[in-house]
Parts: sequence; structure tokens; C-alpha cells
Amino acid sequence: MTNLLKDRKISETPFRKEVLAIFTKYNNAIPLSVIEKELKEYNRITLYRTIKIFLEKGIIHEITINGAVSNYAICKEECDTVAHHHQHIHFKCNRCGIIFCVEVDKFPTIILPKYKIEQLEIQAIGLCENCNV
Amino acid sequence: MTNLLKDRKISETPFRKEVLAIFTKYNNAIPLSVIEKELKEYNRITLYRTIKIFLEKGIIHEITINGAVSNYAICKEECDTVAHHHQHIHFKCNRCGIIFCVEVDKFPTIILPKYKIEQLEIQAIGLCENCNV
DNA sequence: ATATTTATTGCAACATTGTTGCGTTTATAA
DNA sequence: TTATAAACGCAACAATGTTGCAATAAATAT
Ligand SMILES: [Mn+2]
Ligand SMILES: [Mn+2]
Ligand SMILES: [Zn+2]
Ligand SMILES: [Zn+2]
Repeated sequence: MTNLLKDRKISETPFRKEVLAIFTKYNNAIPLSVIEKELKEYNRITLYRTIKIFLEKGIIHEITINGAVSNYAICKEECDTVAHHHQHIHFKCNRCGIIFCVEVDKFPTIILPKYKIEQLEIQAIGLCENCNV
Repeated sequence: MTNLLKDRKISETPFRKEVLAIFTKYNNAIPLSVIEKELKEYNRITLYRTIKIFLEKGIIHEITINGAVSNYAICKEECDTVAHHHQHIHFKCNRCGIIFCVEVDKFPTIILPKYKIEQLEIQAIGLCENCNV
């Protein structure tokens, strides 16, 4: 794996590496509360700023599903400073509450006459692999 | 049009009627700030509680698109106290910023092996009818 | 119509979440 | 190693949302 921080031309600080390590450790999206629990000690403001710059630099993406707090996940695709380019869906499990980034074979296309669609974001809610027994 | 408040068995108060009137006046989704501007005078807490009960009773639905504040729109479909049942997509215009509920001919279906999808929420971002010149 | 019951409202107080300016510290580059 | 640029931590603030409770208004039953 390449160095995400150097790639995006932002300073490689101990705190940023720590937060990044948490993201890579999880293979699903996580809310701030999980990051806070994982960090032994941290500064709230620095954490906010870290999330913000990770979002701006295309290191992570934000997932907001109705009612739930924002979740964040590493960008696996080639997102950059300019934009995020995702072709996966966001799945929220009704039982365990976890939000997953799930790849699909054929990402749907929608055509709306008169509208110009530049980006599609698809959220699914139901039961995840683990909970769908 | 039937009486949404009586139908959902909640008290018909002047304030609720006023808020409901604002929702019906707009034919797109609106954030709290728009409601606040439309109301001559109001109590912040009562407004929050009104939005909350409207959501619970299936009178309005919430739309949260990444980055933007929550928007709310009247439920045109038969939503009830139990759940919302929408088959339309949520479109956010990059130029005017307005969020629209847009009906589509064929609402996409997604199949994820192992996952059980109970609900799909589709958000599109681009240029709306008015801005797509 | 009036009284009784039940639900809503408004206030105060608080909780959570996110932001900004600024001096200090740390990382990067010369 | 020094100079420069960026990140950090503190304090202070702003925005957003919640809760208990007494006053008030709406719905319901006389
Ligand atoms: Mn994702
Ligand atoms: Mn809608
Ligand atoms: Zn699950
Ligand atoms: Zn527009």
C-alpha cells in the first residue's frame, strides 16, 4: 500500500497516521465515536480537522444515511483532491447498525429527462452478511 | 386533499397547520432554515418537535445528502406511522442547491448476494430542470 | 355548552457537535 | 541545521438538538 498522506501532499504527522491506521483496520465505515474510542488520547479539534482534510484530499469519504450520524470510510477507488469517484453502494444493517461499502456488478444508471445527473449515491438498508441468518 | 393531521391522529394546532402549509406550498424539499424564514414568529423547540412528529407519523420524510443540512419534504406516497415507502429519487442541484423528489419510470433494483435489502435510497447530484440550460 | 382529560407549547437549562483565531510546536524543505 | 510552512492545542464561540416541567390549548366526554 502506498503512502496516502504523502501521495496527497499533506504532512505526515503521528496523529494522522494513527487515525489512518484505524480506518484501514476496519473494513467498514465508522463514525467519529469509534475513532474516538480507538484513540487512547486525542484532541477533539484536531480530530475534526483531520477528518476534514482527509475528506478534502480524497482519502476518506462521508456516508450520511437518514437518521444515523455521519460515517467515514477509506476511499478504495481513485479519489483525489478534486472529487470522489465511487461505484459502490452504501449498505446499512438494521440489526448491527454497521455501514458497509459494497461493490456491485453493475452499478445502476438512471436517466431523468431534463435533469443532468453527474453523480449517483445509492444507499441500501437491510440485513448484512453477518446478520442475514 | 385529506387532513394529514387528523388522519395521523395528532392534534391539529395552528402551528402545525402553518408548518404543513409551508411544506405544501413548496414542491421541493426544504431545510429548517426555509421554514424558519417563512414563519413570522415561532418557537425553536416547538418547530423541532413538530418536524419530529411529522417524520414519525409519515407526513414528511428526511433527506440527507452528504455535506448538506437535512431537507424535508411531504410524503406523497402512502407513508404511515410504521414506515416510509418511497419509490422516487432525491436530486440535489449543484447550481441552485435545491433538493427535489423526482419520480422515475423504473426504480432500480439491486441484488447483493448474502445481503438482504429492505429499502433503497437513491440520491442524484447534478443540474436540475431549471439550471440545466 | 361545559367540564374533564390529554396533548402541545414555551421557558430554562443543558448536551452535543462543529468552528475560528492565535500562539506554540512540529514537520518539511533548503 | 536552519528557515519556512503546516499542524496542533487551547480558549472561546456558534450552531444544532434535547429534556423537565409548568402553563396552555385541543380533544373528548359529559
Ligand atoms: Mn463507501
Ligand atoms: Mn422525497
Ligand atoms: Zn448487520
Ligand atoms: Zn438547480
